[in-house]
Amino acid sequence: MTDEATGERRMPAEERRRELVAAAFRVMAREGIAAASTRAIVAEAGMPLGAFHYCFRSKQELLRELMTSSAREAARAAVTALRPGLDVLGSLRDGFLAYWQVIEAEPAKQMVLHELTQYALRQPELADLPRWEYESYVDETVRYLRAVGDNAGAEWTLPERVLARMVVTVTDGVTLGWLADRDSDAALAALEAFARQFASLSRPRAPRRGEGRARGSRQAR
Amino acid sequence: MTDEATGERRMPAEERRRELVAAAFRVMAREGIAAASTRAIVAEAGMPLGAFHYCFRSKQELLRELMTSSAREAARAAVTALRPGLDVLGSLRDGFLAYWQVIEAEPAKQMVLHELTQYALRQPELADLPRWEYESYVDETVRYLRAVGDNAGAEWTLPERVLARMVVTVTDGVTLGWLADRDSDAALAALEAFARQFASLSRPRAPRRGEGRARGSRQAR
DNA sequence: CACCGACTTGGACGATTGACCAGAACCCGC
DNA sequence: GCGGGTTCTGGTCAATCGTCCAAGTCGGTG
Repeated sequence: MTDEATGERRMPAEERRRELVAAAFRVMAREGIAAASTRAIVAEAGMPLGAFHYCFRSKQELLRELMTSSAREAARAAVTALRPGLDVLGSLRDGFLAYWQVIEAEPAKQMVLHELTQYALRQPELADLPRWEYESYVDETVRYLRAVGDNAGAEWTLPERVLARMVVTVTDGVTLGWLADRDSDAALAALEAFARQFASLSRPRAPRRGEGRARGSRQAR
Repeated sequence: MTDEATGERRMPAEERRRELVAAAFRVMAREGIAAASTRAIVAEAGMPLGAFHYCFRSKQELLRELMTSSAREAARAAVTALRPGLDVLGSLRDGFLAYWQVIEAEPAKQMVLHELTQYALRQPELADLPRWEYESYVDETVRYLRAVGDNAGAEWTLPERVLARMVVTVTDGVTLGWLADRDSDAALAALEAFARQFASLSRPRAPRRGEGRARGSRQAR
């Protein structure tokens, strides 16, 4: 029904590629990765069957493009802006909550990301993607944690990368669990507890030379 | 090649069912859930094609049986025996390490469990299984945490079920991350850090009436 | 207007899939 | 040795899949 009947007849192959990728993602979100046949994808995009292999050498070529673009977008969508002056616990709470709202609002998108990762792990030609995807999540989290520390005048008592991986571990794990049982209360309770735990891995930043006492930051309980 | 050429000709349908389930799991572990066609499964089991629908009404019937049995076995395999007198941190370390060894030794099994869960989430007739599976993992973890507390004379500062869900969250998350990038050092570092974090959520058990001072337990750093 | 390269299109092919079935083979109690 | 019920078997079917292709359409340049 979403058959995107934009009467657009002629368009450059590059744009058609983007539309097919978007249509593929919609089909997968609605019916799962297994249902995303070339025919289902072109139907969703409102294109004739032939359009597919005019734009892509193979279905795997589309899959690869879909995975990179959707992972990139997921990493971007999951982070939120920091509220200035908030302490570590408050910022972590904000961050987890923002992440959580994204997940709960569109669980189908998360399912697709997991399905794509699983699929890629089984395909030798795509096996490099999950590693890159996971690394990009950790990178993004490192940036976020650094910002949280700066924002609160605090520093972390564990190496940033170890901590970031732990945070990604928690978000992945909470998501997976919620997808299984849809228990939002339990998921939120876990996130709150983890936020406290992670906050306990920070301490007030050691004063640098030539710098006065650090300004205190608003404190959350 | 594992075609299980036990010359066994005639056998009761019930036993054949079990063998088909086992064969299906092997195929999935080796080549992924998508490759587990009825033909591939019977070939792995060394049976003729007709045997499949003689034992199972449909492929989904096998999938359901496969999922329940493998989840049951996974829950059993992941827990280890407690070393008596060990403190909370030590026991948690033991537990995580034992879990980790299972994962690292047979990643393919873990991948199949994830793929099965994903698949079930997409099939209305199987959608109840992930909830049950997850609950059984949490149950098992509750039992383990209780034993850890008893063993160390400690109690938890969070409701057992919340804590258990957090532990499952961590193990799931660590597994997922490691399947993506196969970085064993990072996974172990994260597990160690989480063990310390969880240990900090316990405290010496409050003395009950009519009981002397709690005996100290050997302490791990 | 003619021409060429880029774009469009639906049909067709060979492979694979889950499911079904008719009948052969077998075991056991009589 | 004679039924009768269980077990066994390979062929077959319709559906669906990814891919390819030949012929058609269009826009812009010389």
